Parts: sequence; C-alpha cells; structure tokens
Amino acid sequence: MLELGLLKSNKERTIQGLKKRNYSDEALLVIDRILAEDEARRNAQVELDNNLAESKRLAGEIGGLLKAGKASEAEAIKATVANLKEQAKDLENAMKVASERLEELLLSVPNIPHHSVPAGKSAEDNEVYKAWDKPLPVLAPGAQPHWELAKKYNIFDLDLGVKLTGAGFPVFRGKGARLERSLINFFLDEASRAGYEEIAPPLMVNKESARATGQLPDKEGQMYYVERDDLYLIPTAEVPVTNIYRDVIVDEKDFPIKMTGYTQCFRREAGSYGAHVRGLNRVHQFDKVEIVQIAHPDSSYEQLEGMIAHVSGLMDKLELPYRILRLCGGDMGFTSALTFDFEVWSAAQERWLEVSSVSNFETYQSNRLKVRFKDGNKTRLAHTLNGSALALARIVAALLENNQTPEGIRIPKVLQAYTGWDIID
RNA sequence: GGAGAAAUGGCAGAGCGGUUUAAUGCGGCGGUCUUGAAAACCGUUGUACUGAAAGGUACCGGGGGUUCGAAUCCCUCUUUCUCCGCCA
Repeated sequence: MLELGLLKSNKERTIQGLKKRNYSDEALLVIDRILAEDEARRNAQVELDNNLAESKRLAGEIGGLLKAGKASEAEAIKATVANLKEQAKDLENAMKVASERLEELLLSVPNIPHHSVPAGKSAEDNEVYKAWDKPLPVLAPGAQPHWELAKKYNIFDLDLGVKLTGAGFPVFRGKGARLERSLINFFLDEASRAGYEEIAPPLMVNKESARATGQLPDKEGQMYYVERDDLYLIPTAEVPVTNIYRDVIVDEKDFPIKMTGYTQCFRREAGSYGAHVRGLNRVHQFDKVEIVQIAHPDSSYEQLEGMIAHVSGLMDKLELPYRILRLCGGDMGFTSALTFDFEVWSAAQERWLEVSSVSNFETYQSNRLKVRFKDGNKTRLAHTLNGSALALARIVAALLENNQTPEGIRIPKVLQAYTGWDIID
C-alpha cells in the first residue's frame, strides 16, 4: 500500500510514476480523491477527539460530585454527556467511513516505479539489462523438449499427477526427484553462504499475512484457499518469510536482514492452458528457494544489486545461458518499485523462460507489514526486497533440454556432489 | 474433539467500576561516582493518529455490549496452559 505521506509530500512524483504505469488522466483523478478522503478523515478525527476529551472531563466531574453527595448536580451533567455521546457516534462513523474509503483507494494504487524503470506497455518493452553474449547451445538433431525427455528417462510424470490430484501437479520420480532435491539443497547452501538465514516456514498463512505482503486483495484468485480453516496456501515463501517481521520495529544495526526459505509454492493460474504452458513451464505446485531482505532505505538498492549478483552466480554455476531484463512500467508487478527478471534459455523450446524475479518494494510492502526502524526519535518504514533463487520447475526444464546428449542428460559439475551421479540415462 | 484455567508495557508482575496521565521489579538508554568496569544513586524508557506548538485522542489478546465513567462487569472469537481423547 502506497505511503500516504509520500503521496502528500510529493504529488508530482506520484503522478509521473503512475504515468509510467500508463495511467490515463482520468485514472490519475484517484490521487485527488485520496487527498479529499484524507482531509475528511482528519477533520472528523479532530472533532471526535475534542468531543471525547470533553466527555472524559465531565465523567470525572460526575465522579467527584457523587462522592461529595451532590447527586442532583451529577444528574444534570449526565444529560450533557449523553448528548455529547450522540454526536460522538456520528463523528466516529464519519471517521470510519472516510478511513475505509481512503484505504480502499490507496490499495488500488500501485507502487511508484523507480526512476530507472523504462516506460512501456508490455513485456516487449522491457529493457535487456544484461544480455547473454556467448553463443546459445546448439542441440543435436532430434533434440526433445523437456516433457518428452521426462517420459524417455522417467524423470517426472504429469499424467500421474492428474490421477493423484489434477492438471499441473507433476510427480517427480527416480533421478528426477533426486535432481529436484539436489537443486533445492544447492540453492539453500548458496544462500546460506551468502549470509541469508535459512527459514522453514508454514505453507499456509492466514488473511493477515496474505494481506500484509499484498497478495490480498490483489491476487486473491491466484491462491488456493482452505475455507474451513480460513487459510491460504502460499504462492511463494515471500509471504510467510516476510511476515516474520510484520509489526516489528527493527534495530537499525540489524540491517540488512537477510532470510532464505525453501517452500513448495501453490498457484491456481486459473484459465491458462495451451501449448505455451506445457510440461513444467507453468504448474500449480512447484519448488522454489526465495531470498528476502529487509533493508535500510538508504542502502536497499545496493542490496538489490547484491541479490542480482547472487542469482547470476547461481545461473553461472549451473552453466545455464540466461539474460536479465529490467521490467518496464507496464510489465512490472503491482507492488514493486523496480524488478529484474532472470530468463533462462530453453534450447529445445527455443525461447526464454522466466526463472527469477528480483524486486525492491521500497516501503510499499512495509507500509502494510509495518516493518519499521528508529531513525533518531522518528519511526520510519524499512524497505523490503525479495527474489527467487531460484524457481525449480523451469530450471529443471532448461537443464534437461540444454544438457541433453545422445548418451543422456549431463548434470552440471556443481550439482554432482548433491546428485551423486553425472548423467541421467 | 471434551473439561477447566488464563491472556496487562521488552520481560516478570500488581490493579478487578471513578486522580491509572497502568504500581513495583528486571532489562534498555542517559548521567553522577570511578583510571576503567561493577555496585550504588539520579533521571529516562511503548505504538498510532491528530495538532504549527502546547497539547489532545485511541490502544491492557481481537470484536461487540452494559455504564455518566471499563484494564476491571457481560457476550463472542482467537490464542496459551493443565487434564482427557485422537494421532505422524
């Protein structure tokens, strides 16, 4: 949720930011509506506070009079207080209505893009931040996409997943299951080495948590929901891990807080079927290691650089061709101020697949989370950042496709210590 | 799932209808003393909104109610503890 103070102190910056997200002049009117509701709320509060202060004072007076045995005088004041109370009801209501409207409006406004975010409408306008400058792998004739390879080597089985659960729930088996576990361990070990504390969080969260990181109300339809217990299956470890610091005032010397977590991720991905989502390209359940940071506003972009370097290192070690995109205003997530996407080259499909998204949310998320720190005697919102390091399903897809040889699928050196073998055949 | 008890500031813990602007202790921070530290002593010590400021308002697990007045009484939900049941 956008910080109201930021919007008030720099309306022009907010307008320019929203224009980068392709807001029309008409849509920009939301800003004036926000300012109007804010004023209505403040006015109602000032009146209410005065009313309550007077009631409180009179109630004390009644106590004194009753003790002194002046019952009739006390009765007279009671009437006045009753009258004040009637008015208080209306004021309270006015304040509540204005607050709710204000919040609703604020929630409808996305984060203000960082100044480096390029203008643009769609994925095609994203800026290539770091291109792959070496040759892309050329596969031998007869090379297959990963879903064919999966059948050939019995690595994972989507049809079996349909039997057990439904479409989009792969069953990994044999060397495929081992490869999955190896990648998870490799990613976690790398993150630990880079100073991230390992967290093993719950896979279900309550409404409060989903709201605080911005999944609610924005992405409600994307999450699996357990109605009976009012819980959501997490779409990413970001949700439980970031929420560890919900309502926490962090000691400034603990910055940056770095956490990593492996979880399975659950996404409904309603309505997306077809050739472009075959195999592991898009599934309802997948494994992901996430890195999360809570940082001082002055150094959050430095930390973002560090996260990009970390993810780049993973790709290098896995010997996978990749590129980094700086997302344009039109393609960036609702809550992000700056996002870099990592895409891996899928040789058999001959296309780039998104495997990581690294973002700085500045105070957009922390405003909901209320992660703060003391700056002198002021309390300020911290910055939150997160990124995938990495998402498994598509990495597996790329690994299988790019490393296929007539003899079998070659395993990158760095993973061999985890798998215990160097080829899937 | 059943029965009982409880939830108060960073922690411990008093208060159980009217100067509570929440006692006291511990911890934290600042200071005195000291070569330094400890001890002792003094001061200070939440969050949010509002206001130019002084100040005001709200918050004693969450929500609702009774009352002129609620941390205190009532209802409800949640959580924790004890016992029973079930169980990887």
